[in-house]
Parts: sequence; C-alpha cells; structure tokens
Amino acid sequence: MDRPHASDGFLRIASRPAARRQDSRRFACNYPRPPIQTRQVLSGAISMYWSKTLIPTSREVPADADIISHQLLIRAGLVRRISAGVYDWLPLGWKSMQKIMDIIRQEMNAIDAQEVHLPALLPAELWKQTGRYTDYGPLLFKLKDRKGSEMILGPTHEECVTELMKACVSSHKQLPLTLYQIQGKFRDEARPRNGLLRVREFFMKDAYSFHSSLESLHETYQAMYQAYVRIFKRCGINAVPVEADSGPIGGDASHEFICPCDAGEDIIVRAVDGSYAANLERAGNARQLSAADAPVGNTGASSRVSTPGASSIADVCNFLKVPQSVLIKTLVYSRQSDDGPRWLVACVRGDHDINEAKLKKIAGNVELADEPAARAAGFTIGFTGPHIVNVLPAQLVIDPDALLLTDAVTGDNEVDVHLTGFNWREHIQEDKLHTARIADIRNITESDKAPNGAALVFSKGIELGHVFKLGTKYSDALAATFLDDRQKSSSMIMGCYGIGPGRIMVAALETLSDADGIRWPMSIAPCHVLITPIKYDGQARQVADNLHTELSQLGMDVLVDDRDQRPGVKFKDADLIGIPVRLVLGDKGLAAGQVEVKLRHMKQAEMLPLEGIARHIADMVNKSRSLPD
RNA sequence: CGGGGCGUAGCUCAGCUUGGCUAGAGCGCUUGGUUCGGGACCAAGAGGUCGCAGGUUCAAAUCCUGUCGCCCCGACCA
Repeated sequence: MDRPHASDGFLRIASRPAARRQDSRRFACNYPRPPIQTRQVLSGAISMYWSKTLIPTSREVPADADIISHQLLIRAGLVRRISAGVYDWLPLGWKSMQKIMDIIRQEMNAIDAQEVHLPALLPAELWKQTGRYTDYGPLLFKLKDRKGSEMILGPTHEECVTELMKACVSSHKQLPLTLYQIQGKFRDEARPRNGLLRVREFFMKDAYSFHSSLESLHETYQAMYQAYVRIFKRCGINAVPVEADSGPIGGDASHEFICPCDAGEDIIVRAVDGSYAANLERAGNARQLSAADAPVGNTGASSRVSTPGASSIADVCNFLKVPQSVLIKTLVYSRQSDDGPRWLVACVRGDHDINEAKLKKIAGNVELADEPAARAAGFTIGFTGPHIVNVLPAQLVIDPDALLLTDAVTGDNEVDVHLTGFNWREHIQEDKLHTARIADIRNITESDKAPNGAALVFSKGIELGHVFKLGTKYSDALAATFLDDRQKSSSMIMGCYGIGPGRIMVAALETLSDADGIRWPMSIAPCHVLITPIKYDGQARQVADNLHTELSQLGMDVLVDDRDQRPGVKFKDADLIGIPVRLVLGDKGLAAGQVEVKLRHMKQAEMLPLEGIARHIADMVNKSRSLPD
C-alpha cells in the first residue's frame, strides 16, 4: 500500500499535476467554473442540478424514429443509439430504468425470490447440451475466445441457472427455490427496430423457480403472476394478462402481460365482456370434430376449371368470382427424418391463416416445405389440393372449418387447374380421410367467438412480461436432479418468468405522453420534483437551493434547472422530460411569498405559499408513488 | 434472408437528374450586445477528408463498381 506500483493507478495520479498545469494553460478560458462542492449525501435521494447533468434534449424529431416512445427517448435525452439495436443510457433514462428495476426487485424479494448475477458470457458447450446452440438459431450471439473456445452471449439463462442448481441443490428439502437476475441480455435480432422495443442488447428480469412437485410449481406460478400484476400497477402502466402458448406442460401454463397500444408487435384477442384474453398464437376454439363430421355435399357435381396463372387465393377468387371462404387452402409442410423428408398436407379455409405454432403442437417440428424439394416429390405448389394424399404419402391435417365445407374450390394438383365442387367424402379415399388429423391449426379472426360465445376484439400490444411453466426440459437435459424422501431421483420441475424493464419504459412513453412530451408516472419518473427558477439568481436561487435541500431531506428526488436559459426554453424542456411536479420560482410570486406548483398531467398551475411547501409536496409525492391497491 | 430507401456540420435537411470557382440553409454551439414567465433579436464566429475504397474524367458530393453502416415493409423471432 505505502509503495504504490505503476499498475495500481497511484503512480499515474501522482505524476499527473505537471501535465495538468500545462493543460490548464493551454485551454485556459474565462468561463466562471464554480468549484466542486461536495453536497451532503441525503438518504439515497436523487439530487441533480441541470447544468451539471447530461440531458441532451432536442427540438428536432430524429429522422429514424417512427414511434412516439422512440422519439421521446431521444428527444428527452434518455438514451442514445450507438449501433443498430444498441443504446447508451443517459442520466435521466438510467434513473428511470433503475426505479423500474427497483420496483421489480422489491416485488421479487417479497415472494422469496433471491437475486443473483449470472454471466453474460457463457460457454457454448452448455447450450449444446440442451440443443439450444442450434435450436436458438441465428438469434444467438456466438463468438470465440483467443484459444478458439466457443462462447455465446446469453439471450436468456435457463442453462446457466439450471447448471447452478445442479451443482448446489440435491435434496427435496432445499426446494422450492426461486432465483432471479436483472441484467443485460443479447439477441442478434434480424431487424432491431422501434427504439427500445426490439433491441440486440437489453435488460431483462428473469426468474427461475425449481420444484419437487407440480403443486409447488403451480403455487410459485400464482405468486409470480400476482407479483407481476403488482409490478405493472406500481409502474403506472396498463398490462393485460393473456393466455399464451403453453408449451410442454399444457393447460393453463403460460401467461403474457401485454400493454395494449398501437406500437406493439403482438396481437392480443379479448372478449368484449372481459371474460377471455389470449395472444393470437394461442387463441382458438375448443371445438372438437372428427373425420366422421365431414359433410357429404353435392356428390358428382365437381369439375375441373382452367385458372391460368391463378395460384394465390385472391387470384383464384377473382377469376372464379367466389368468396375466399369457399376455398380450401392447402399447404405442404415437411419434417426431416433419416430417410428424407416426411410430408404433411395442411388444409384451412381460404379466408383463414394457418397458425404454425398450433400445427407444430400436433404434428411436431414441421416447417413450410422447400419449394423445389416439394415439386420434386410431386407436389404442384400453388395448385395443391387435399386429394394429393390419395397418390402421395403424406399426413393430412384438416382444420375443422375447412372440414365443414361442401362443394369447395381447391387446387387440382396440376398447374393452372382448380377443382370446384370438392367434397371430402367424395374426393379423399376413405382410409386417408379416417387417418387424417382434424385439429384447430389456424389463427382465429375477429368474426370468431370466445370459448364462452362472447364477441372478440383484436388489438396490438407490447409484451412486457411472460410467466411460463417450463417443466423438466432443462433439468432433464442437464441432469439437474434431486432426491425425494424415498431416495428416488427426479428432475427438478422448473418455471421461468421474464420482464423487460425497457419495455415497461416504452409502454409508459407510448401510452402516457402528450404532444408536449413525457408524463412520467411518479413511481418511475427520473425525479419527482423539478425546481424551475425563472432566473437562477438572487432570492430565487436561494429559495431553489433551500427547497432542493429540504425536499431531498424528505426523500424526494429533485432536479434543479439552474441553467441560464430563457423561461420559454426551461418550460419546453420541462414538459419534454416530464418530471411530475414542477415548482416555478418567479420574482412576483416570491415577493408575495408564493411558489407556482404545476403538475405535469394538469393544465393549470396553482400558487401556493412558500411556507411549508416542501412538506406539502413530499406528502403529495408519497401519496402518488405508494402502491395503489 | 427478400423488397424499398438513406448516408453531406452535433440535429433536421437542400445541392446529385444535366460533373465545373471557396459545398449551403435552419436549429444547436462560441463571443459581444440588447432582451428574458412558454423554444427571443442583432452582429461576429467555430464547425464538414460530402460513410469508406477503387474507377471514369482536365475536373467527382454529383457518374460507375465494390464495400460498410443505418432506416422502413415483409420473412424470422418471444
């Protein structure tokens, strides 16, 4: 310690003054720089002076920002883009982000989840063990270290945390256990976009729970669900829980929390009476049909028609002057197996869209067939009809609404030819029809009904969080097991629960802003109070400084606009950055012993006596930032 | 990955079609002055290897080729 080495920094600092003297001569200027005075540290409250803070506000709308949240993030100086989908967090944005994270942290801790910090840099080997090194596809950031070892940047941490549990937990007595982390994650998105909505480096709260029984998993899942409801409520944003794709466990095993707004990339389906909400991928009708339900139709009335060049649904309908709802759309899927591709023919009504998630759930990991390969196998892509299964080996999957069609129009498995008067019983060989899968494989539409019969509305929304019963996918793959009370070894049962704090911010900006700028909810505002002296001088300066100290001592986060700017500039900036409470100190008011209190979400300001104003403001802030119930 | 577009000052953009003197505007920034309770005014300034590389040409921001970066729509993705 007393003999510092060059490597520990002491020496460099010690040798600095000479250089500094020279610098100050070279760059001497007349700007009156006040000496840095260390302010008292006040109970963790945020205390800032504008002139000493990096808040690069901008009047111009950035050219590449299309949605409101993106524009405000840049214009209010919250973040700055450094490359596609990668952002710097500036002081105001970071303060708000930290508040969001704190709320999440508090609610996680409240349900006995333990915070950990896991590496962003992970060995590829771990991911190879679970198969996700390839399954995750190009979304995974891959790199090599200097020795050539393969590494990845974690897009999520199931493998990592499961490995941790495997190493540290071996008895049912140690379960259940929930670990969580709030940290940066990385995904090599094909197209980062819309500011913070889809980015390549982002913050994520991920929690992982480990259980010895499904009941225990369910209990934690419920607690987590309720914690999520509280988190979004405390952040002051609207988040609708919707049923989501339930994965391996099935049933009621997954919910997404969606903030409805037009900038969102997800589509949610809700019953008008509020009785049902699901994402589009999941939403469906529980109707069960079998091949026996296929109607007979008008037998013998079918005919082949020439439809030159008409291979799309729209083309065919235009050509034949029929509605899309009488067509059968036939799509060819394939799955790789050892002896070449296995084919699957999926049929939905012409006006319906196939839902690949649903299809995969019943048919395994199929994907839309490669066109040349399918043609080579005998499929006339663009003019395929269900009856191709009579002549080619392929599994047939029929959506119930397609099954119920009679005298339908479909491709006739020949270029430029369609078949009218198609009927399942007439045109599909009996054994083929009876071995066909009849299942819901399409997206529902707004003309469909909720399971209870209620009318449906669609809306766009931002996915803010996701709770999911994982099951044993990762614990199986990584052999994370425990011994139960009868010495039997089982894989730990897992749940995982994610929240995107950045998306919470986006949702707040998208849904709560007005034409003048941001209107932060009190709980996630970078500061509670903005003190705006019309002129930071004389009495106003003294009052501003005193108020700042007093409010800070009361636990308020305070920003003082001490800039030498015209009032108009200060007000415009104040509206833009959206601090909930603004205290304006003007000469006339102060002479009368009054301050102007302007709330960002109110139009009118109010003059209040300076005496006792700090306490009054603190009470008001505390009221609006406490947990609403 | 397919389609479309953009890259000129910190920001927003003009100039490019039809190559030609020292590359422009507004905002922002600096200095001085006047102002100053809702993005002031006057004056004087600073700031750009026109993304990068190569080519065509007497001459390239402008034309050609390549390359990199970025945005939008779609595909993909949670």
